[in-house]
This record gives sequence, structure tokens and C-alpha cells, in this order.
Amino acid sequence: MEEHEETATTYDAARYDRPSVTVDVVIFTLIERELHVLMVQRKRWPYEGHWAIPGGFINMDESLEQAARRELEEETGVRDLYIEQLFTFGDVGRDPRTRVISVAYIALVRFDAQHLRVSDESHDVRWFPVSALPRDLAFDHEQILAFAVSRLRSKLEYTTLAFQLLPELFSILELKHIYEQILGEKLDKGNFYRKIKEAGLLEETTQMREGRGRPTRLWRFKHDRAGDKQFVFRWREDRAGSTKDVK
Amino acid sequence: MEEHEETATTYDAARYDRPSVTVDVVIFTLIERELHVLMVQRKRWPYEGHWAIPGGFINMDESLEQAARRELEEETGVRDLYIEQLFTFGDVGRDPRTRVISVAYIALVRFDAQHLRVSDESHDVRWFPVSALPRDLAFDHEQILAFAVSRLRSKLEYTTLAFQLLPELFSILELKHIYEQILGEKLDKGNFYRKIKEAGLLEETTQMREGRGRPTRLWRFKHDRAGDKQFVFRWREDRAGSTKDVK
DNA sequence: CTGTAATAGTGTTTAATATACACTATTTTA
DNA sequence: TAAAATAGTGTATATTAAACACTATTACAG
Repeated sequence: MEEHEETATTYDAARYDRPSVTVDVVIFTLIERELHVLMVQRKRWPYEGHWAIPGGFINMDESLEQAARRELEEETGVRDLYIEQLFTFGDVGRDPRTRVISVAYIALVRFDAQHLRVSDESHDVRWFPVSALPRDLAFDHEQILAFAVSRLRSKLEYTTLAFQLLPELFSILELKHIYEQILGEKLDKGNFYRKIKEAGLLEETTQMREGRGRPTRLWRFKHDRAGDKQFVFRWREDRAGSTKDVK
Repeated sequence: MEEHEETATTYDAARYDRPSVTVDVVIFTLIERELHVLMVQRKRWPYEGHWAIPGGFINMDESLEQAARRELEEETGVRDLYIEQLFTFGDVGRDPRTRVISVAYIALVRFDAQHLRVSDESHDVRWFPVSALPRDLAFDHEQILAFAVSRLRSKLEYTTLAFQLLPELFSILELKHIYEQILGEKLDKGNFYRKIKEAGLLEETTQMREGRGRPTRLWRFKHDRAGDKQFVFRWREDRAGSTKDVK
């Protein structure tokens, strides 16, 4: 409570009616070269039967990020992944039951059937392609999701965040594909090769992978350089979107 | 409460111990060509005598942004200014009294002695130059402030936000000065003139202002174009900082 | 009344980068 | 053995950034 004193006297902590605080986590992954997001289906009022972003109350003894990581692990079984605070949503009527303030996070996970607890069979927890989301999401989750996708796009352009979605070894064209998926536009192959190589982010391996045509070389992401905050791989220069607040 | 059902059954809203939620507003202004921030001095435990970012509890019937605007108005008497959500801070031990989650906002106000309620004489509310902040701020406010300044820098580079700090009429070199203040580096005069003019953001007026040397032309910001989300005035291309989470 | 300091504003040259797209390379499959 | 499929390279042109030299208009000191 870092209130200025005049407000401090107005509110008495004991009498003060407190809002609930939840953490919602928009979990992205790449399945068969398409960007997907994890949703859960609600079982009761309000919004019974509607799909929602996974989330839950924060515990009194965990930080917001810990709560988000816990939530992520409960839903998918994965931990230690990329997670980032998105925005806090707190409009008055967003939950019909009571006042709820929701701190939204974005998480990126590598899709890996071995480790991901969610299967395609589950009826109440499911991956949806971002391009084909269910209709009528619960609460203001449509807004949260739209914001998450937009943030993902704009951050992609000046961070190394795309690598979070890839397995350890990948080809340059696979990486390009992720960029195209998230940005929603085609990129020039030659320019992509040139830029990504000049960036010095990748480590060449001796491994190749065979497919239908010419085999492709596999690369590894240099995690040391990613930790270097000074360093940024910017794919394009023009950046409309931005991180501006929604609404 | 957009909880997944398994957590829903774990927590009962009535029994659930809820955190307090506050809104803190980092209020920036430009005083005599220097970037300043508004701080309040605490009168009691904890952190008695320490300076803090103004803030207060949210009311149950107002949105987060409304709470931030109310707070801003209470402190400075100004309203309808630029305000933006920064980040939500919720570490467990950040307030020694109880669990407090604080949604931090950034606000930009034009410094105008006529309308700003805060005067230099007030001992418990004061403007500090960002380059000379008081030591030992209350709570985690040092971290919040550092994050606010860094966000301000990075947003400055791809938004028209600098104009929020200027009076209606201003010279191009004054605008350049704001950029220099916030970015913390010198910019090339010629390049600045060229870029800002090409951007088409400014409207030339017939007014001039006299000073020590050659009088300068005054310009006005075209607010219509600012509303155009597609349009962005980007001063520089290199952008290290980014909006990455603190800590 | 003249020259110098102070501020305002323009123009030009060079280097770096983006963009588009044509080309070569290596494999599988018909 | 040719065609299709995928991988990867090279290059010409246009756009933009960056540095910096130049011109313009005022006040003020002598």
C-alpha cells in the first residue's frame, strides 16, 4: 500500500472490500507449423460451455510470475519456459460474480507430445489454431487473446522469442516459417537467410535432415547471446502494432 | 474469476484471503527542459519519511485506468492526460504490512504552473529530476521507477508520446530537446529536422518566438494523425531496451 | 555601425540497409 | 533421366541513416 496519505485515511484495510486477483496465461505453441493457443472449456456459470484462457487465483505466498508458472504447469505439465507479463485487466463488469482483476501472462512452449500433458482427445482443454479460435469466449478473453497475439507479433520483431517455440535443432526455413506464422505475412527467403546469419545468433551443426527435396542443415540457437540484453535480432524495421494499451 | 475448474474448487471466494490492490502512477513532466517525476513523502510506517510514487487503493466501482486517472487528478489536479499501464508488481514481500499487488501506470503531463496543483514549496509532494532522484525510495519503487523510465525511452522511439509533454505551440528544437532528455543522448539537428518534417506530424503556424538568437518558428502537433494507429514516428532504428519484463 | 556570439534552419555526401528477384544446388520420385 | 520439390546463394536497385558543412537571422558588445 503505497498510498498517498490522504487516500490512506480514506480507506481502512479492515473495512476495505477487496477484489479477487487471478492470473490468466495465454499459452502459445507451434503445432505442425501453425501457431496454437491453449483454451479450457468452462463447466459452470458464468459462461458455461464457453472456452476460456486458463487461469486461477493467486496464492498469498507466491509472486505473480510464480502463480503464472504454476498455472502453466498445472495445465500443460511444462515448466521453466518463457513467460512474460502481458497486461492487467480490471474493468468493473468483466466478471458477473464479483470484482476480479486479472493479470494476464503470455507463455511460449515447444510442442512436444512427449512432455505436454494436453492431448487432442481432451474435451475440456484443447489447443486451437490462432486462425480458428472458438467463438464467444468467456469473459473479456477475446480482448485478452487479441492483445496477446498483437504483443507476440510486435515482440517477435525485436527479440529472440521465436526460438522458444522451436526444438533444439531446426532449419533456417523452419525459423522463417515461425516468423511468417506469427507476423501473418510472407518473408523473402534470401533476405531471411542473410539477416539471420549476420545476426550471429545461430550455431551451425553438422547434422542434416532429409525430406522430400534437398536435405537441410540444422542449426542451434546460441543462448549465450540471447542473454545479452544489448543484443537484439530485429527482423523488420517497420513496426506499426507497438505495445500500446488495448482499448 | 476465469479459473480452470480444478482450481475453482480448491478456492472458495468467501474463505479466500485476498490481496490488496493499489494503483501507482509514475507522473512525468518536463520542467525547464528537464524530465521530472512526481514523488510523495510518506508520513508513517513503513518507510516513514521515504519518498514514494503516488498511488492508492482501487475502488470497487472503478476500472484500473479510472483509478489511475483519479489518483493523477488527486495529486496534480490535471485530468484527461496521457496515461498508460506499465506493469503489475506483486512480489510477496514488497509491502511489510500485507500482500499488496500494485498496478503501475505512467502518466505524462505538461508542466504548467497555472494548472498543476503541486508547487515547489510543498514538502510532501514534489517534482524530482529523473537524473537526481531521492535515495532509498519506499517499497520497490526504485524498481518501478527504473522500469517506467526505460519504458518511456523505448516507447518514445516509436510513438508520438513526446508531444504530450509539450505546450500547444513549440519549436522543432524544443521537441528535439525532449527526445534528447528522455533518450539521454544528443541527436543530430539536421537529421531531426528532416525526419520530423517528413513524418508530416507537424503543422506550421505563422507564429514565431524571439529569444537570444534568430527567432524560431512555432509548430503545432497534428492530433488527427496521432490517432491513426498505422502511423508511427520513429526517431531511430536501433532499439535495445525493449519492453521486456524487469528482473 | 560593425563584427561576433548565439540560436535557427538547410543541403549534401557517403555509408549502410532493405527489397526484390534471379540464380544455383541437391535430393526424391515418376 | 526428367521433373518436382526443397535448400540455399548472389546481386542490382532503392531507400534510409549518419555525419557534417553550410546559410540565415537575431541581439549585443565595442
